[in-house]
Amino acid sequence: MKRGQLATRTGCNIETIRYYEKVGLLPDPPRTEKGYRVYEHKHEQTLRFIIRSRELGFTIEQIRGLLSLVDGGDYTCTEIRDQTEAHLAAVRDRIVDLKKLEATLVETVAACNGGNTPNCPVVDALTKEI
Amino acid sequence: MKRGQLATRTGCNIETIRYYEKVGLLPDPPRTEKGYRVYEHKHEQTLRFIIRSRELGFTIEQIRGLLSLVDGGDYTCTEIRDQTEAHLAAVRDRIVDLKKLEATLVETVAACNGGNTPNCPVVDALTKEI
DNA sequence: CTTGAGCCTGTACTTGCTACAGACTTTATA
DNA sequence: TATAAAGTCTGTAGCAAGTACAGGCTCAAG
Repeated sequence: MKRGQLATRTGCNIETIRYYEKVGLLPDPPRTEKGYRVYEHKHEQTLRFIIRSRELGFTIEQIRGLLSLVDGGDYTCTEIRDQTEAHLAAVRDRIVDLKKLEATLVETVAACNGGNTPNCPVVDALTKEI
Repeated sequence: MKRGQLATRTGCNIETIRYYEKVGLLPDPPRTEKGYRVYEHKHEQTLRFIIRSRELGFTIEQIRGLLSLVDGGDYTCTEIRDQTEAHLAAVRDRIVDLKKLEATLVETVAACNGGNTPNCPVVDALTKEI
């Protein structure tokens, strides 16, 4: 299968496949005589793993770690779970941050009288420190 | 006041000040004979506005919009509030996304037996589509 | 046999900064 | 006053994580 087909099958942008190869997530595929990349089922599996991990918010570096564990074949369930849990904690932190931000924005908007005057408490709020 | 002092007073990275000037958020300050930037109180106010807006998650482009309204002097409370509300909606969307992600990660981790075997449901989950 | 689609490479662009290098100026210390 | 240290100047390169070309080949269909 060539690059375009792999892109279609996985829903991945065709250029992104090349990018994942460049940064070492996706192994260099064999080539035809004329230099065309030829992908096997294994590549598709790995690419799906990468795409899914990205959707779950893992960084490229984290995925590199996960892949080396998995591809090494000697990973343990505990190792993978630990990394996933660490990531879960990071996601939860981010949610907490965003909720604080949400509260601040709600407060800011609530302070607005909604009039047509150039006297806006939102602007005032923006110039204040936290 | 010179750039370093403005950085210290606002807590902004010194290079970031130059960056905000480059992208047109912070007006070009007057210079000394030898070319050193000289900032007035107005610059500090604007910089604080930018910093605060960034903390609230506004993009550079959005801040450019807010500043042009504010600096134009003819903004209305409604205009500013509308933009802030739009941003609030975006923040809420992001929270919803992250919560979905959190649920998926919790589910994934829960599927793990925590053993020392190389048989990991997390890895399986990662290769599946959504 | 020609046309268009697909693939190849390298490079530039994005966002929001941050971090240098190398030259210059200002300030503090001996 | 001389010199050292700290500050500032410019331009440029780097980060994540892709995306989007340009210009050249190659492959398949009509």
